[in-house]
Amino acid sequence: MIEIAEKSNPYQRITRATVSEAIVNQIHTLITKGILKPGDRLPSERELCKRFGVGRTSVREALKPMITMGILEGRMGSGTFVAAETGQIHKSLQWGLLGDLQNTGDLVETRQMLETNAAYWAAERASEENLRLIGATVTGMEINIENPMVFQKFDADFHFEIAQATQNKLLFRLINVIRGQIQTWIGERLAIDPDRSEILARTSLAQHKKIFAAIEGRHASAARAAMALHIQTATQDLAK
Amino acid sequence: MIEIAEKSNPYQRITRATVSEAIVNQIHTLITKGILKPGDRLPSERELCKRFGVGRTSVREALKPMITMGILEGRMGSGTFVAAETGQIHKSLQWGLLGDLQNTGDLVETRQMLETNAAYWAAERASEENLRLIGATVTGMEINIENPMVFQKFDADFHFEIAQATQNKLLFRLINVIRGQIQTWIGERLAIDPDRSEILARTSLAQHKKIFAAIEGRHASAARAAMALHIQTATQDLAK
DNA sequence: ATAGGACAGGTTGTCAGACCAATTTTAGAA
DNA sequence: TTCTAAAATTGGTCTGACAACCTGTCCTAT
Repeated sequence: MIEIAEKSNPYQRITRATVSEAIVNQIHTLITKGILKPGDRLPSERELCKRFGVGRTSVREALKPMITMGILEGRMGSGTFVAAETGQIHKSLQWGLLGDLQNTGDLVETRQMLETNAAYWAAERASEENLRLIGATVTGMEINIENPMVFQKFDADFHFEIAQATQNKLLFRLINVIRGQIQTWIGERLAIDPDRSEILARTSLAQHKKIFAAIEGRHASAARAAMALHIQTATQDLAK
Repeated sequence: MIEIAEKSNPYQRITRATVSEAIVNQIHTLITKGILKPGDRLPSERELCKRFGVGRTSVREALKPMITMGILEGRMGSGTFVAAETGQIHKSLQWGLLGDLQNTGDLVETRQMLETNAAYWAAERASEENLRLIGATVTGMEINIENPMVFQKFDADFHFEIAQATQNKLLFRLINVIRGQIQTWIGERLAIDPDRSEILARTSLAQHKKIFAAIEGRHASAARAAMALHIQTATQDLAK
């Protein structure tokens, strides 16, 4: 709809790049090119003022957005640092996706699609190391089957490792963001009825084993089917 | 991996909410609650200072991130406005997803998955209005088959309307973001060989018709298959 | 010798005031 | 009434100042 409007009015509002935007670009480039690595400390604001030849306001207005988006991390009294990659995606995507979006149905549905296909690609492309890590989480679940908290932790890791095994960074990020958003919901449901959680854990474990076996055996379609079944039953159980 | 580190070190960094963050929360809440609607103009910065009882710096450092994320839109000399919903998602997601990510393969692959499933759900859930809009884009393509620019525009709208017909806001957003990212790449490829583009357009149109027919007939699986085929051939043709 | 505290220097967070640049509004002239 | 130019308004930037906070150093007491 917007695009149609653009067609009838192809004239874009002209805006000269502001000073702060220019600074954002520079810093962002430094990060993507690897000159600034996660954990690195940026020069102090005053120092940046001198180097860029601008006022402190502009420097701060450049850093501030990158901080709220999770690209940088401001620590009062100590400096500004490049954030770990994990947090980066999470925050900025939360703003964009979670934003409003109170409909958990959309979340669950989308997650199901993403993870299902992730299992497929993981079966096709997982490295030996990937398989080992996935297997470790299954073992972890088996050992801690009577400890819901730890079990859930390995459960999360299981899906995490599968997403990584797809070798698709974008898919990996999407899954983690959405899963993170769903996690709180899962926690609430589990807390309601801790007795049932062990029963759920047993069926869950069996399904996880099936998925892992399919991935390990490189049976992509089987992995996809197993994952689809797993997520479907899991969400149904929780919904009750 | 990070999460394991957290388990062995459960101490979280403690950070008091800053003034600007508090302001961000308030404004963001006003927007999600619909008190501030897209296009609305915020009080001037000086006015906000008085109302919040804070300095202008804090107000600006609250507005600035929301502007760069596309939630607000600052127009010099006239005021700060709530941005149209379209732009919101795009910008903040671009920061999170596009961020680094130079691998177009991941983009194409993920897009294929998203759009394929979108066709499935669109067939199941499209309203009469959705069907009408999708049909209109097909007609548009047919009429402008000899005009590559316009054809491509209707092509994009076709996928746009299908995404909307899924009634899944999250999926809709994801598709649009990724598609927008891919669009430039498509444009480049088309520009290389304009003669071939009409041939491609004919096969493309045929496939679009097939997809639309499947959706209109509520044949979800058929729609999914047709869309998968379409995207596969389309990307293959472009890759040449 | 080591643990703990006081201190100094540096850093981010916030405030206030001023000026610039773009836009809108208003008042005056035709 | 219409057009034009000045004035008021608003976001963008600069400067200087102070508060809150972190880090390392040195110093003291145990």
